[in-house]
Amino acid sequence: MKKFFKAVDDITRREILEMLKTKDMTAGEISDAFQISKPSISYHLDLLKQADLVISEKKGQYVYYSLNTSVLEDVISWLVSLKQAGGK
Amino acid sequence: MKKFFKAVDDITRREILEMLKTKDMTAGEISDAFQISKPSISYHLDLLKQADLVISEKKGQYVYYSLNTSVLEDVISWLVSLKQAGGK
DNA sequence: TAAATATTTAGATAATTATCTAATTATATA
DNA sequence: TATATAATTAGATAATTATCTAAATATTTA
Repeated sequence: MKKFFKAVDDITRREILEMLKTKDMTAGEISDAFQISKPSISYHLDLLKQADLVISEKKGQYVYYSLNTSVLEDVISWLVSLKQAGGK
Repeated sequence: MKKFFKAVDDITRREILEMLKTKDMTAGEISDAFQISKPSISYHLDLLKQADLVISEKKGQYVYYSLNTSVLEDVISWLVSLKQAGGK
């Protein structure tokens, strides 16, 4: 979960996740939504990938990014367990 | 949620939260569980407090820290909404 | 095949963060 | 009241991070 927490501790990366909620997008489309440079977005996408929060698939010259939600189970469980501890 | 994500993006702070799951503890007791200095723990406790994840209460010369789980609602909701988007 | 487009990699840098020691503040006790 | 204990604040520093520009790689198209 280490990498998950790092990945979501950044507003740009959280916004990328939000965008991917609606549809899969190419690196370029994602980049267009931000003011920061393409290499910076590439860097953010890499961190999201390392955290298994996104999957990338190359189609021709484009790279499509999509949400991977399987990691969320563990994190949600951890948070719920914290919450329940509070209500003891 | 900004401060929440920052707060939990650190192993020491996540461990502090884990410890507080079982019982309320003084700053000193928390500090004793780690190898790092008391001022560093104080710094981590402050970040947890800023994120509203802990509450502190002074009793005599001791400061007791306890878990505050109310913030978790929003975070869990956000994660669940991400998860559901994935299943579309 | 040459040029254009999409993306990532490399290398540099400013800002942020986690840590330390020393000093300070607040409380309790001899 | 002086000393000990608990905790935080101040100031410094090394490590990490997010960003940039320039260059490289891969693919498509003229």
